[in-house]
Amino acid sequence: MQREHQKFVTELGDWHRSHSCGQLTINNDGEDVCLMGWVQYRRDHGGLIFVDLRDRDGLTQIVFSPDIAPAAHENAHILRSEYVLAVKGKVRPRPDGMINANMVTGQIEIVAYEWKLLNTSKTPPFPIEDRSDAGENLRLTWRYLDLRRPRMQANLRLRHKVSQAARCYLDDNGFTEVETPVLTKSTPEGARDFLVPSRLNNGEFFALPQSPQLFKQLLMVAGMERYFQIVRCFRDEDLRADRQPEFTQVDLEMSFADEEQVMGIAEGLMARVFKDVMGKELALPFPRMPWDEAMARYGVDKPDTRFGLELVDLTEIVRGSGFKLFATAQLVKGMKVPGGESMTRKEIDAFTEFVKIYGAQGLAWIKIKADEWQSPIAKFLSDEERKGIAEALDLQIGDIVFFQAGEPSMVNAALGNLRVHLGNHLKLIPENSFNFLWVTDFPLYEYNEEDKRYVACHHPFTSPAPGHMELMVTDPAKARARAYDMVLNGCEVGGGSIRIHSGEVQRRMFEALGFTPEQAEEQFGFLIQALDLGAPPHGGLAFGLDRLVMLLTSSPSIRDVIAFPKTQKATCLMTDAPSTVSSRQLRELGLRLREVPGAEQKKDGAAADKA
RNA sequence: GGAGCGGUAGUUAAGUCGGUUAUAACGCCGGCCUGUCACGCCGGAGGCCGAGGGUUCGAGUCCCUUCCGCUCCGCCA
Repeated sequence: MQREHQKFVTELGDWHRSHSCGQLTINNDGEDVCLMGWVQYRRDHGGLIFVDLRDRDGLTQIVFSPDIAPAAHENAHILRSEYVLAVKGKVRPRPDGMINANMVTGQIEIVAYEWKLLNTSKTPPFPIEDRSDAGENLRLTWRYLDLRRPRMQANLRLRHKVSQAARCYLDDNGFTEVETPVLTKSTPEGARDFLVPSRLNNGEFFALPQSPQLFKQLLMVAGMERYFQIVRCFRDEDLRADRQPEFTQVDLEMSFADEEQVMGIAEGLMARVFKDVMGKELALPFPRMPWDEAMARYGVDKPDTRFGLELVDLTEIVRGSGFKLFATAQLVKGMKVPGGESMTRKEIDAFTEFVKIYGAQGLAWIKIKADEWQSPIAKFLSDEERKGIAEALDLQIGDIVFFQAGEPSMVNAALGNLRVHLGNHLKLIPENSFNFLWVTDFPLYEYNEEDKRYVACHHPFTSPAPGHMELMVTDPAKARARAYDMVLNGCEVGGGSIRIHSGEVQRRMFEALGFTPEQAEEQFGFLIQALDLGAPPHGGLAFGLDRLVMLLTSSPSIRDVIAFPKTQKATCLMTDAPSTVSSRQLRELGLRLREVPGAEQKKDGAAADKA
């Protein structure tokens, strides 16, 4: 059909758009206008034909009338969804009773006197409208059509505004935007690198940066004093709703600054973004919470402080309990849900399944009834223990308490995540609220079971807390870092630290991480050398732009705020990347594949070689 | 590496205990229609039930393998 209609397609010629499709109101009554856009809906009455024309700004109703402009009406019946149209006509008020209150432009319509078909369109694989619930595979395959939807356009435009606000704010505060290499050196710490083979240096590889960390520190050594960049970062790890292999950071670094100054700049930046983009005033400064307290009260290092349900440590209260699980556990915690006594067995079973994800064996619970504690475990608890638990949790009749006992990391993960799950399930989270929180005093290290060694909790360039230098070697688990995360609604949106600016300290850090001096020199020699050449004290922070915009747009995934995201398997359904390359390309790079793709079938077996 | 959910017409979904010609809505095509606005009315076309194998007289439905999408655990300095 659209092929037949091709013959109606004409050039733009000297037509110029006078207004957008979201712009015209009753105030433009009588004006001659020219609109251009896509056909959203057509309503062909045989006589009158209505077309809702869409551009990035909105919808405007066009009327093709055989009485007023027969020439314009003659062929208008060919118009179909997503045809590209230019219309010249006159703005007029809609007749009495025909006003559409749901449309910004609903008081008026354009009577078409002349129009040009600029292009036809095949029937799109899914309708271009916000209420369309096309599957994600379709949306990603036809991404440019998905991006035509107003919702996605609004997301990208809001993202742009956030970037813009950040740029202006940082510029106002004396930061210089500096670009850093995308082809850089692979470093062993942290996430997996994306590697790029070097044609001019066969057998050697660049890595795409996991972040510009080292370069921004070197810019401080270079005397830039205040640097920022809105920069792509790459990490070859498994994806999540809030994790893509390439993502964007608003990255900044400051010389001669301590935590207070970095956090102050970061708060100011957020305030500017919220004011410019959301029209909201943020209360500064943001509340702060040491990491220990966050773990104790919320079980996670990024607490969602929009609702209660805090965790309470009961370990000591049940230390000598007849309930062996509690008595012997390294950590026992409880979480009270006020009014939760009405929960059904089915609900509780679902919560039990939920916590098993985090390694919990089960989920103990007690319903506080008027006359008894109803619970599978109540009979194991002494009166004294009951009293202690009741006091610690301030129990009231009608509550339910969930318990978790065992390995501290499991207990915290299970209850901490159950807390968030319950917050959603019980609708305890107020809509349109933005709760910022700084989490401070992070551990310097965490123990990595796989490698049997301590690894940097933040990154290996993070300065230990004052007085914790000795602990780096003597008791690494106790050492604290000068690191801070900015948490928004339970989501980590930013993180940073005061860096090590002494070559000597940096050498000790690598030593503590198990590097030999030779390894440290080989991997990070250029950094250590720079620190030895007059590096100023410095620190900084990076925001996850995608996550921030995801929260500001209430999107369920960062894919909805990235123009061309990857699938969970890190592929692009639109371009079919990644894909194989020619043997010639490989040869130039000095590479040979150990396994030849295509030997096993890539998709559906349709084109697969049966050999 | 692991757990879970999903894949049926262009789209979104229904499809019972394995049993006739696989439904519906929207979209699409044709016709009618001068005030609709997700127009309406009449008619029509449209299916590799993700793919491969198995069980069975018979498979969209049961079993196995596999591919794809999503959520999560591990992983993500």
